[in-house]
Parts: sequence; C-alpha cells; structure tokens
Amino acid sequence: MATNHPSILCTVDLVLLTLKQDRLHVAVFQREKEPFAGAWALPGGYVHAQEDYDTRSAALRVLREKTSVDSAFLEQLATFSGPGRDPRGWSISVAYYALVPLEKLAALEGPGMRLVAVEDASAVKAMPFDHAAIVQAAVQRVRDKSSYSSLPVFLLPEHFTLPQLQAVYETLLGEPLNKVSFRRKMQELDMLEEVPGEQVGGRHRPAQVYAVRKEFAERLSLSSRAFNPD
Amino acid sequence: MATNHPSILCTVDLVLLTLKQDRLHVAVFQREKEPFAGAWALPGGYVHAQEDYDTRSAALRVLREKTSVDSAFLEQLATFSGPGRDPRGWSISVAYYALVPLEKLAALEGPGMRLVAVEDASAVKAMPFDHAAIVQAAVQRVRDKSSYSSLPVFLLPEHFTLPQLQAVYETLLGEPLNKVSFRRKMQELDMLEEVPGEQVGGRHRPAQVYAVRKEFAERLSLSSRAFNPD
DNA sequence: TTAATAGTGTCTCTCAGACATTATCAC
DNA sequence: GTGATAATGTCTGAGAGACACTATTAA
Repeated sequence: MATNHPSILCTVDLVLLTLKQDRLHVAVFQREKEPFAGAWALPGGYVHAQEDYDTRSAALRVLREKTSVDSAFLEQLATFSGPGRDPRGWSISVAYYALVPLEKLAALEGPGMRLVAVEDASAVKAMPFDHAAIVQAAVQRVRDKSSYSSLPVFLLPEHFTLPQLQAVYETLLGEPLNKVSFRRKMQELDMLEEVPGEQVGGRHRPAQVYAVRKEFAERLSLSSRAFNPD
Repeated sequence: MATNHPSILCTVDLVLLTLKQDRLHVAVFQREKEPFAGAWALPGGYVHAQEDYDTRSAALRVLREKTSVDSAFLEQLATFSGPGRDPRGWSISVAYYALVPLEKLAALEGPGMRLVAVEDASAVKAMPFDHAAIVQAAVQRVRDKSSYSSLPVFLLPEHFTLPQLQAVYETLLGEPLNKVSFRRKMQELDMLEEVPGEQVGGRHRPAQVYAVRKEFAERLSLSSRAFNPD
C-alpha cells in the first residue's frame, strides 16, 4: 500500500506563550537528544499513532510531559513541512500554540527551561529547525486574534482586575487603549463576572476582581475547536 | 531511527471554492481508487517526499494534476488527523483551500467533477473521510476573512465591476451591504484600478470595469505566506 | 420618454475616544 | 487631608448607513 512513500517524520511542536514583566515570552527547552542536543528549542515530539488520538492529543501529551500543565488555551497554529527543516529528513510538524498564565510556568524555569522574550530577535533566531518561523507565526496569530476577543484572559490567573486585563490587551496590541471604551467593550462582551472579594495594590481605591464566566470559557474552547479541528 | 512509528499516512486535501449562481460552491471529484472508489470527495493525494518541496507544493501539484488551474489564491487551512478519518489507518491531512473564478472550473464539470453548493448539507455530509468537516472549516475561514479584505476578488475574473464585487461580498457575508459605504471602503483600500473599457448588461448606465492592482495582489499573496508558512 | 441600473451628495445617528469628575483606599 | 489609582458621566468628532438625487444606456 505504502509503495513510494519514504518515511515522513510526523511531529508536533508547541509554542507556549506567557506574559512576564509586561512582555510576551515563549518557553524554550534545552534539547536532550540529537539533533541539536543542547540547543534551546520549542518542546515537541513525534506523533505516536498508537497512543495519540490525533495531533491535538499529541500536543497535549507533550504539554503534560514537559510542563505538567494540565489546562490551557491550546489551538492549532499551522503545519510546517519540507526537506530542510529537520536534518533527519523530510518532515511535517503540526504546530500548536498555548496561552498560559505565568504562575504555571515560572516554577519550571531552571537549567532545562527558559522564558525568552519574543522581541529578543537574536535568541529567537538562534533556535534550531524552523522554530523561529513557528514562534513568529504564533505571535502574529495571537496579536491578530487579540482585538477584543477573549483570548488574552488566558494569560492571566483565574482572578484579575480590569486594569490588569487592559494592560494585557495593550501589551499584545502594542498600543494604549481608551479606558472607557475598553470597559464598554468588556461589558457588552459579557464575558466576565465579578468576584465578591477585592484586591488592592497600594494606597488607592481597590479594583474589582473578575473571573471569566464558565460558560464563556467553554464556549470559546468549543468554537476554537470548530475552527481548528484537532 | 524511526523505531516505534508505524507508518502515518501523510496527505493533502484541497477545497476549491468558487461562486456559481450567487452561491458558494465546492469542487468535488469522483474517486477512481479505493478507499471510497466512486464516491464524490475533495481532490487530494499523498505527500511525495521526493518530489514535493513541502505540503504547499504537494497541494499545488494536486491542483495542477486535477484541474490544470495554474494560478489561484491558495492558503493553508488546517491539519486534520486521527485513526478514524481514513480506513487505511492513522492519517494526517494538511488541508488547503483555494478561491477560483468560475470560468476556470466550469470547463471541468462533467462525469468526473461536480460543483456542489456548500449549503447543500446532504451532498456535503455524504462526502467520505472527514471531508465534510474540512469543507465546513474552509467556508468558515473564507467568510471570516471576507469582511473588507481583498479575498473575494479571487472569485471573480480579472475584470469586473463594483456592483459585481459587492454582490460577491454580500454572498460571502450573507447580508446586504450599503452601496455608499462599500464604495468608500473600496476606495480607501486602494486595491482596484480602473480599466479604460466599459461593460454593460442591459439597457442602463454601463458600469466602470476594474482590476486588482498588481502590487496589491502580490502583496496579498506574500502576506498570506507570512501567515501560513507553506 | 421610459425603465433600469450605475454612481454620487448629503444628512443623521451611532459609537469610540477625550476629558472631567467622583470614589476609595493607605498614609 | 493628600496622593494615587479605580470607576463613571458626559461631550464631541469621525465614520457608517439611509436616502435622495443625478448619470447613462437601450428600447
């Protein structure tokens, strides 16, 4: 059946994005195996036809194995392929990107994992395979999707304030937003619900704490599945 | 090297979309080989690691082989995978979609190719593999991208009038558009240029004929490559 | 002249941003 | 009270849609 089909390597790669010090960062791991052993690269791995239901499952498995992060916004990005991207031969990589609150990743920082600012061109370009291009595509996608969608909330912890959320939007979009308009939009999106407790930073009026409505979080992941099948 | 990787089938599938009688149609081909020989399905084929530079090249090859269409807007849609979608085994299909003017496809209609309206649920659902889901995702993508991008012009021949173009937008978006606003938008997009000749349908004022500016068409395909890598 | 569609001028209403004001905390 | 930030009320300007009007053809 598979007559003239010399083995094509099927892999998945993960772009884990988080917000650190008001900058978008990507998680890179030091490779333990060849090729490019020792280099800092995106986490990834082979697709296992026996144990993975589909490439999304493979991506979730890699996420669990490398980060023990159980839940996050995860969406298919694009598929990268060709003879040159992997020295082992002609390969296909289905890339996924995830948005993760910093708290879930900060604990993993160490000799095996680093967070690299996506604007750090030299660090990003130093990545092996075509991972620089994958990161670039992921950042582009997140920025494009951020304008008043619910995407950015996945970069914050469960509870957050509106000024915090606005700061996330401003970081992703790269421009300041009007406070009144931002709040109007958030209100009509009806995505958030107040959390009775309050927070405070310093000696000033405390901000109302919000959380994403459960229905909305579910609806989002459902709709993103409708767009991106696996 | 490839120790525990039982062969994964790598294929590409093509969603060829066109506009026929004011409705979006998808080109389906009658399969000659098993599985599902005789069924109407999306054109597709194996990725050939020897001859295809990447999956996009494979998609272009399939496009040429099946339709002899040389140029069209072609963009990666998403990758579909899993053990159940192809009876031959665990498979990956990188799906691409293309927008093609009707003239380029109409000549191919016949015993081997049909154009199916995308709203024709029974015909779409009758497709083998997971092609119904792929078509649905492609239609969704085109509709999402259509609001005042240059995408819809690829569904028209080289020369067209503004009322024709507005009708395309209205078909894709599924709602009537304001004529004045539409023209204002088109003017500020600065995407079109007048073609000296004029056209006419009946006994009324003839419409100005337009074509897409070359720079703009090129810029579009470049940027879409930046987004969707291959 | 009439019918039919192409194309434009203009008014209005809506919505987003600017600005100002009030609210609430620590000190 | 003072200073700092949160939250809201209100005004205004830009832009999109509604409508009316003019333009140009065939019959």
